[in-house]
Amino acid sequence: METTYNPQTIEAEAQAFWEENKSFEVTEDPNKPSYYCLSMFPYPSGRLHMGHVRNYTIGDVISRFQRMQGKNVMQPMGWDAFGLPAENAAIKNKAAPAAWTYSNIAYMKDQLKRLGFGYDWQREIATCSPDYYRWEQWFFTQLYAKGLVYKKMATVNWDPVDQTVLANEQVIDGRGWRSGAPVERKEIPQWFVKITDYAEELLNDLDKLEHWPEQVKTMQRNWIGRSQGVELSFELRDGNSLTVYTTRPDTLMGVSYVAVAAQHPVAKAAAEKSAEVAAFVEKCSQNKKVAEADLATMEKEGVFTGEFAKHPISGAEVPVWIANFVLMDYGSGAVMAVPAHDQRDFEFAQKYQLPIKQVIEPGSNEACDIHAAAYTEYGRLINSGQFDGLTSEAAFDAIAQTLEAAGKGKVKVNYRLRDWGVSRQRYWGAPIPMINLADGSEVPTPTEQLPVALPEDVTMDGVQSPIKADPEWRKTSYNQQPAERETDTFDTFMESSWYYARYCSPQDKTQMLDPQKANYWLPVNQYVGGIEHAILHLLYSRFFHKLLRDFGLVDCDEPFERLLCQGMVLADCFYREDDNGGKHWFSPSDIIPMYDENGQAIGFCHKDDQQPVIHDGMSKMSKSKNNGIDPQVIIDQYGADTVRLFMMFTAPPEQTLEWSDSGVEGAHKFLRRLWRMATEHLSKPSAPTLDVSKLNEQQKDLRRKLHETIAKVRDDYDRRLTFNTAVAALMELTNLMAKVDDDGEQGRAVLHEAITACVLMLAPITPHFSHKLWALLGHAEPIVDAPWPEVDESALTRDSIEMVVQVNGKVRAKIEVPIAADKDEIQSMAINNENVQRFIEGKSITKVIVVPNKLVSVVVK
RNA sequence: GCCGGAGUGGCGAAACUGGUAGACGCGCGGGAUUCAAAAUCCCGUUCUAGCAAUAGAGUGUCGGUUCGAUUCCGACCUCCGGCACCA
Repeated sequence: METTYNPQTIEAEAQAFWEENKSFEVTEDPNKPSYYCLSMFPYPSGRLHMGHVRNYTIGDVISRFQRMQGKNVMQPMGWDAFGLPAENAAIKNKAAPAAWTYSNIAYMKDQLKRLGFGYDWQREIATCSPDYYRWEQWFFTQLYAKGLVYKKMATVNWDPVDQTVLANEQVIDGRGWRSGAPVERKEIPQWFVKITDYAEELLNDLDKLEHWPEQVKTMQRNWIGRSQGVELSFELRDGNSLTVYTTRPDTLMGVSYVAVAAQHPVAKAAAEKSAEVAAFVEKCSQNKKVAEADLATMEKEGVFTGEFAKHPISGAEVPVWIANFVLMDYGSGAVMAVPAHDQRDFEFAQKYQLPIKQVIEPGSNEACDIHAAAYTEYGRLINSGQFDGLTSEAAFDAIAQTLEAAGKGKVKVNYRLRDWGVSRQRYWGAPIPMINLADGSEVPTPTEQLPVALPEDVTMDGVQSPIKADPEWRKTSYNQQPAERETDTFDTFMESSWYYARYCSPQDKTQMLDPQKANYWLPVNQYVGGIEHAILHLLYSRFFHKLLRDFGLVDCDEPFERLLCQGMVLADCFYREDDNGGKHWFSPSDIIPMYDENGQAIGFCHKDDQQPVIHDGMSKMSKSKNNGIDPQVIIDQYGADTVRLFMMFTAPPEQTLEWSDSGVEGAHKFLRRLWRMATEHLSKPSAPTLDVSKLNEQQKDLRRKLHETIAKVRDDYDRRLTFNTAVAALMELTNLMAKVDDDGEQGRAVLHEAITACVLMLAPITPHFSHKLWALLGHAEPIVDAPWPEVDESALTRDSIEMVVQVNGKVRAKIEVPIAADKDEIQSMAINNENVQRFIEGKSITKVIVVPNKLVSVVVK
């Protein structure tokens, strides 16, 4: 019998077994409940990182556990293969993005196999394959036909030197990352999908998602941002009018100016009359990022247009300003400003000496100094003429009615959510299937011409997309007339918004989805991925799913029934300062801790020169801090099971996980210990059938612990998804197993039962380890086909229970209470306890609270 | 700036519905085994006082509700995720 645990051998053996027996290939089986477990597919960046390992281990643990519960489990894997990094790598390596991507996929697929994940590789998808994106293109043409997509001008980051559009990520301190030129805002025509048509449903259906984390639902609700307000217009002197939307019509009588975006027609007209205004408009278009965070934190600036707008109720004229914080893409591009009751308007008014008129006063006696800060709460109206005395709520309706009657406004529901811009001016993406005609109009690419294939054998010059640079590729015809293909590609969120559905019929050559198969598997029962996707990816997928449903391709309303967002993987960062004050970062694998004479850690040094380095805490594994730990190195050293166990044990899945070498060592030690325990047990004479009546107290205790553990671990895997506490429970059980008297036959029988159950319960986390021990324990069927162990209720009984006694909220004693004792008996046992007496002596008992099976709380005075 | 989280021993964490704060693991200390080491096993380990029994303090900070608060409420501090073209 092999008594040392040798992960390299048993892992290769188990993986070969699964491959040969196609252990994870599944088909629709109407006789079994389906279970679709999905982990977010990776971008094929080159190598797996620890974040992937964590994500996929969680998904694999859930999949394997559900299979043990008798479910028909599908767990697919694929590649989110389009995107910016491939283009950057292509420029750097002078290779085609496609070739780079495919070689990364091959490498990473091998890594996934070496981690033992139970994927059905028959269903593998790469989004850069024409077999995949042709359906996305087809679907886009269908959306076009239904009026769900449209073209409009939208702002991008423009690099004036490279003559190219930059992603937000490529803009560093307002400059293009390659050229270093100040980035400009530029308006170009782009395609949009009408996600706002579904805003109400996307919002309401969040309530159906019972098994989604509350925080993710809250973030999505706020992102959609439904508000009820009033849309109203201010008339200009030239007869045109400015439309604004406000959620606070109750403050309307306090408007002291109106602000418009720099791109607004009113701003443009004013710029023609005034050099000062023109200069400001020009300034707004330069040196600007489009990210909302930058707009929100920048210095608020503005200029007076010289134009005035007529207040819709009072008729008074208020000045029209151009402000850099008003967005043209958002709403009407104009806002009304009430400095007394909006903090941003207040600051702007102070800066430019605009009037501040209070029209709301606090309902109570609350102090309110309108010249120190805006009062933004609801209250009672003042200085508002006919509306004086109304509450904010009543004034909302009264003012809305007045406006409506005058034809100057109406109540309107508004959403913060904006339509989804899907055009990208990049090469490595799915071409948008539109044809631009000579007359400036466009038509969708006819279905029989799909896919519009992206050429893969290209060279990247770092400036222009190869398909934009190639006049031949653009050339096409429509109705025998020469025409040009659209050269923009789709946002990669398009591909990741429906891949989960394509996994159900990945090779279908005739349709986007096979509705029968899709409806067997969908919705995804469990989706696992990073919290960073809480809004965009998950919202777009939910939207896409509703589109698929409305085209009759799927039946359900939501794509993901249950969601788990795992935390990031962090590692220590170490550096030394060089002569120029720059930081040189060292890989944690080259650093060793230093200890003082008492063994207390006092710092760290580099293993080569033994000189100290500075520890900069822990942060997300990244290239810039050189603190990535390569999973491959750890797998080679300890085996996949150890890495998987470490990841599951060290932190609950939603929390950040801090990498620790000694933690990995600890996980490995546990497996070695259990392996030795099992193999030593197997080297002894085989155990007889268990006879519960012959067990001693210690053996009964072990059985009780075992069956409690089976119930607890099942609950942890299933309901709670807290794998760390499941492992802790198994460790506790193992500690007790090590102590049990197994000299006699019944001792060996109890231990045999415990070892068998332990191997089963660990199987989702350490599948190779369990696969091998299961076979050694004498089972002919592989452990992947074994069911979850049953709880023996009779093993759970006990005679007495420990209860805590508190006096005035402090624990004063612990008492052993017979299981049959009633409330009065428990109470008198508690009060008569010697230590409890010390604290109640000479005082009177005012109250006694008995919480069954837990505690007795005595209150004295 | 806005939206959403998190903060508990020397460290990772546990405490699931308001009921024993620190399970489990790491580290550390002591011991056993060994010619020696590695590996392994046993005991101890929140802080303070005490030989001990036990007592006092303690879950980012300040305050509140409660017989009882890591858990609920209010204010604040620090760190992290997202902010629509990174994926």
